[in-house]
Amino acid sequence: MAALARSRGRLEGLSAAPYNCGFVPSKPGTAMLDIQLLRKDLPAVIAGLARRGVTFDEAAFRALEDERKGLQVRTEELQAKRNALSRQVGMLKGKGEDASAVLAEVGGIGEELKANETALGSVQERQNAFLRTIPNIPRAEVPEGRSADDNVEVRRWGEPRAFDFAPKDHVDVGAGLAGLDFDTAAKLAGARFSVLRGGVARLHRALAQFMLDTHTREHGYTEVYVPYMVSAECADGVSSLAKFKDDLFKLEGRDLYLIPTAEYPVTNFVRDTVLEAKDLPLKFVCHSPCFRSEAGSYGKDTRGMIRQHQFDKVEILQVVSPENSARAHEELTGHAETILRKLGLPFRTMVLCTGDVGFSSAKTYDLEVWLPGQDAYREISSCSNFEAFQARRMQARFKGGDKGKPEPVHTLNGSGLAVGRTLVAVLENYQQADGSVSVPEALVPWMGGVTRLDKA
RNA sequence: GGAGGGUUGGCCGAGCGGUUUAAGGCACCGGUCUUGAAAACCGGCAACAGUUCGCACUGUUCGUGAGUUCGAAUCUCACACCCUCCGCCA
Repeated sequence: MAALARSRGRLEGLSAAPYNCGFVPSKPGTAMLDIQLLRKDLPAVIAGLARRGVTFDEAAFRALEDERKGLQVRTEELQAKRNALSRQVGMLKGKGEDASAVLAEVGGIGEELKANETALGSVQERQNAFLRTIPNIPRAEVPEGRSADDNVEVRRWGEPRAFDFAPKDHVDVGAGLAGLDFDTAAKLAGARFSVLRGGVARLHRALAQFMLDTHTREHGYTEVYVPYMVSAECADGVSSLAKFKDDLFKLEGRDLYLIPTAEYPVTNFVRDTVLEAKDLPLKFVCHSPCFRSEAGSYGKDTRGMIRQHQFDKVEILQVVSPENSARAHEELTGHAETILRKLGLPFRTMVLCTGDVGFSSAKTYDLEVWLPGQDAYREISSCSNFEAFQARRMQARFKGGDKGKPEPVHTLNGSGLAVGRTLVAVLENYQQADGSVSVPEALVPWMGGVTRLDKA
């Protein structure tokens, strides 16, 4: 197939990107880009995809279109003829007259009709397979680039703290508190799991609740609790299962998958739904565990809890009308940033370039938090605007807008934030020379007044 | 695990081989009336796809997939999901 999405060769632990095309089309084979746009303004699509480094095989598409058009017109002609004659049979029989002449005529259609229907089905299947490999078109303002190296920093907040001692990484800090225990986790489940104890476990819980409360009380999101397993229908987009099934944990003997992010269940809330314009925007926040097999990441981030098979995340999601999605994207990103600001964790906001933005996304901001133990900014949130791409596949629409007809909604989501990595960031940024860790001021109420975790 | 009932347009709901081109209601839109609104009355109103500059015409869709038939929401088979009762159970 000529049109191929580039895979992202980058840090995946928190990125929603590989999973963002995980939605199942209600009708298998539904194209993800607007087929009307492809038919009416193909040059614009080709130019947009070229910015991603994706080559659209125009000749192949046109050949499929021509074949489809001929077959479809002929098939529908035959169907119309059959329907008319069959109706005639009904009328004649109703009047008690002889219908054998009409029956003979309609009988002759059958074979050609069947052949045409089969051929049409075949070409439509091939066309859909072709279209499913085509990623979303980046928004015009997304900077061009080939890889993560070309992502652009749009803002930075906070100053990395100047330590008057050598800062440890979270593994050593956690061990000092007797709060992070990877040996026991390994005994229970193997590598890439963690056991938290005492104050560290409480800190982890406090972070999640602090995030939930901030998003519900201050940012207007509705808290939701959802299944942590979803059906293959939800998890298995025709293209995404083929591409991403190795990243998911599947239950043996059942068509259920452990969710890699709450985006899976929550965005599917609106699948096959026609919403009213007045009900938009929908804003949901969901705290859930996330399960990822991390296949293909052998050797990466093996130390500590940066990259785990199981981690908690507070996800924020919005379903909006198309004219509002760009503004909503800025807001949602700001909501995630607010958590880092309140916690006093230095971060920078990156806009992903055209070569790095995920398959389904039209624009993505990554938030990267400062980790003293790594002397680097590391991804802690990814906030994406999918525009109509997911909605079209999910048949998520609204009516009552300008057009009078139902049209696809726009969907957005972002981590607000990844709880495990936030715990890492707090442990590393708030560590003290004596091995204790002070609790960020904003978090103290959720810690029951505790201001410091002492060395064990 | 066992038994039974169900799945129809945005929602509710009738229809069980051919005047269904899916009744009726709700919601929604427009109009009459009214100082304005409500009520009442009149009219409109499924989605998706194709051909077309457009008017319009055609096709597909009644949980999903196969089948029977000239013709299927309606008949047959398989599957999925929901509900009720029994059993088991945190």
